[in-house]
Amino acid sequence: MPHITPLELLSIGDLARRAGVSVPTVRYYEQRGLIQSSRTAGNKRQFPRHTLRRLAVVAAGQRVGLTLQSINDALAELPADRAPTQREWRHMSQIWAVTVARRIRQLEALQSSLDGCIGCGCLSLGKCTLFNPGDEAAAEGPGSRWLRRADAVAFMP
Amino acid sequence: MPHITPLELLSIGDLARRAGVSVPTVRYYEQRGLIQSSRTAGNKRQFPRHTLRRLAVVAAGQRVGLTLQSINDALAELPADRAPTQREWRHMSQIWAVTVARRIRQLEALQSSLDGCIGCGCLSLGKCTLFNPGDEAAAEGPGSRWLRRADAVAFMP
DNA sequence: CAAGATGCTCAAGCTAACTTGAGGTCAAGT
DNA sequence: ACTTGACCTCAAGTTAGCTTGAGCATCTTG
Repeated sequence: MPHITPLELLSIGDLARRAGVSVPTVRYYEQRGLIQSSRTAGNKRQFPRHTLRRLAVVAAGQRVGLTLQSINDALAELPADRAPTQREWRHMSQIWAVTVARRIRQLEALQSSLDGCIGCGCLSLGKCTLFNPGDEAAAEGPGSRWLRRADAVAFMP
Repeated sequence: MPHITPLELLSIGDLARRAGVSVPTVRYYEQRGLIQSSRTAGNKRQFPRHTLRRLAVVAAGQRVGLTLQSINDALAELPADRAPTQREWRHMSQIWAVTVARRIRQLEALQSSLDGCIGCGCLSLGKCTLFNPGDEAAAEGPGSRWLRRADAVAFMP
């Protein structure tokens, strides 16, 4: 079904299918600047094959918990028109790894709070670490607390 | 500043301040059914002191990455009018701990993918585990992939 | 007793990340 | 020629989790 064009260009439908996202999502990502396309004579989008990698990076970033904005910032450091060099790629992976590591530490702290609470029956407030994380600043913007936190952490190690 | 009433009732302002959320947020949570209040003669909300714990649980749930809906489900198992027993509390903590543990495992898998990619220079797609998580189903609903996933996982261990 | 702080309700707005719909175009097959 | 399936654009709708604003009531304090 996916046409193999001589120039390695993919239609939006094929790209979406192979990347596991919907067609409107692909258009949305393009509009957001995450990916780019050329057009056929008939005004249809054509995507270079390595767009698949960019979309995979987007999906990975989302699994990390990053916003599209942050992912875009990361992708901006990768070339839009060719495959990244190993050096470029390593740079990005390392930053993301740091973000993931940080998030894991947060969750581990939360988990030991929960474990502590299970055993201690500390229902009194005031002693319980779950109830007094200490690192939770009061005033932040709108949206999910979790996402805000994950986002704030990204790309500023 | 926080008035100590004989009946241990808090005004919305005091509650918000002590819980570290905004006043409209408290009203929003009440509207969502996460907390409850009585009213004074002058129609002002009065919250029992243990509402602080419920709000702390909400904050903890958000750090886990749960939606208010899921948190609400969890809170529904705790009594609205009194402090939870140790048994009730343990039940909830254990379920949440499972959720957190699962999420940590997911992030660890992602991290080892990233680590692998850093070293291997596998920019080819097709071999890289980062690009082929395998556990990432294609079609889901709207919203953040991450949140959807975290939510789907909650309370169905 | 007047003023400022605090609270109330209801409605509308906001961001993220998409989806859905309306109305029109293009290219291939019969 | 004509239909069908894949595309196109643009606008509006959706969900979550709040925030902001308007207009009015109620307290506490000097």
